Amino acid sequence: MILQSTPNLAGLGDEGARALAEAGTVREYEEGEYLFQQDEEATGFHVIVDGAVNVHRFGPDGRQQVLHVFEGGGELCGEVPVFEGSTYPAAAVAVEASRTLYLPRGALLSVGREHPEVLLKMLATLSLRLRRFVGLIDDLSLKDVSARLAKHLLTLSEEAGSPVVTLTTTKTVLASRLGTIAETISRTFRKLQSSGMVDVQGREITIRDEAALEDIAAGMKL
Amino acid sequence: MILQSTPNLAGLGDEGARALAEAGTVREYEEGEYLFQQDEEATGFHVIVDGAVNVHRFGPDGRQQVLHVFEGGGELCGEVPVFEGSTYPAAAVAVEASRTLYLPRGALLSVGREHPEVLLKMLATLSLRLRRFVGLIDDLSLKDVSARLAKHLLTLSEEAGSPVVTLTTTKTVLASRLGTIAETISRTFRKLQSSGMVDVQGREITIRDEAALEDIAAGMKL
DNA sequence: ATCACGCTTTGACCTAAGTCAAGTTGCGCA
DNA sequence: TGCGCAACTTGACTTAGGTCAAAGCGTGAT
Repeated sequence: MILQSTPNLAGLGDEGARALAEAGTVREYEEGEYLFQQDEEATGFHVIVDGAVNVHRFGPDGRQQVLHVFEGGGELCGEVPVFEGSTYPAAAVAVEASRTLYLPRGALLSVGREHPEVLLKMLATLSLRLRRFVGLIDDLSLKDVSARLAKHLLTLSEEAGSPVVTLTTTKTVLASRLGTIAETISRTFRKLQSSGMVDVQGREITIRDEAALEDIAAGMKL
Repeated sequence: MILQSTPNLAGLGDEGARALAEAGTVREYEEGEYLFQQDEEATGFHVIVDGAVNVHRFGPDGRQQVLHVFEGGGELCGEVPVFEGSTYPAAAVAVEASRTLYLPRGALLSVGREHPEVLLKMLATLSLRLRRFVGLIDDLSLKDVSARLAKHLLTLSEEAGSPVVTLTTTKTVLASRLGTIAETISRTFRKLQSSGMVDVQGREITIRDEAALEDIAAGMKL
């Protein structure tokens, strides 16, 4: 059952899960289709079943800053207006064909009252998100692009458990995520490569000098 | 009673409030004293009773980015590790003599299970904080300093209900908050002043052309 | 095969904003 | 009353990184 497999909503009893599932509706999105736009009125939120969703904001000049990338199922998306305010703080777009379970606000609130552990799970989810945002704010205002890129590569490598990582997105999206643009990412990769820390072959990156990369991530000048 | 006066914890029944109050301890801080440091292990969180607290992160070069400024009582501080992880994501310092009620993690969790509405209040608080962070991220990565300053002034003016606002912090702290440094703030004020949008007399700012300031805040070039 | 379109790279250039250094102002306190 | 420190201002300089333009590269569709 879908809900049981999501770390954020698992653990509620059968009747709670059933109540939620009955209240929700499955929605399908094709690549490039928006789940919602920023500042749009919200009546509920999405649990991503499968696919991939990218949450971002647009600046006045059309540049965008990616806030989250949700890949694979189980993630929550658009939950802020369930608890506070009425509009989505950002826009969400499917970056590949995706399905979600859309749950109206009321369903979650009533289940939450019966099953406080669901609320605790949501609190943990939002807390983790705050922690990530603190990291992003810190990076954007205090670190340069090479530090952000180095950190990102180290994170990917740690997740993969291997010094060889394959980018799952285009470099343009990676740039947005790191708060910069494709050209700068390209140049930064070249600098890291020419100082021998990494080897770049298309979207496959090999980390050659992890220690040096950690120094860069910590703010050392390249 | 302190807890009842905090918007985030009000509404729990008498017995819940008493349980929390008994579990908590009042702490006093003098100006400049830290409530906690970033990455420090957390055993609970603070409800600010009075005073003012500034939450920030340090970059590798010693510059800092302010994440929140809590003035007056009722705000929660350091609640993320109650629900997720075990360390504080940022540091918090008293910017004037302050008192807080320190609540251990367990107290809130057990009261939360009995009174789900407390958890809903906390969810609203965290959601609001996420919304603010989205705004900050958006500003830092997509807007220039004049847009951030203009927006900040408009916000202050709206809060004050008057076109004349008085800065409550030093311009150095204001700079940190906007993700920049004092010199840049100084120059930006001068540009706004010389184009007649505001009048700056020390810490007293008079907004002379609100519409123009809104254009700047929206990204129009100065 | 090849066309076209989106991704990426590269170079030349420009601009916002940070650094450094030298004042200036203003306020608390002896 | 004036000392001294912190906040603030101003100017000259530097630099990271964004913009613009052009040229490769790859891949799927015709």
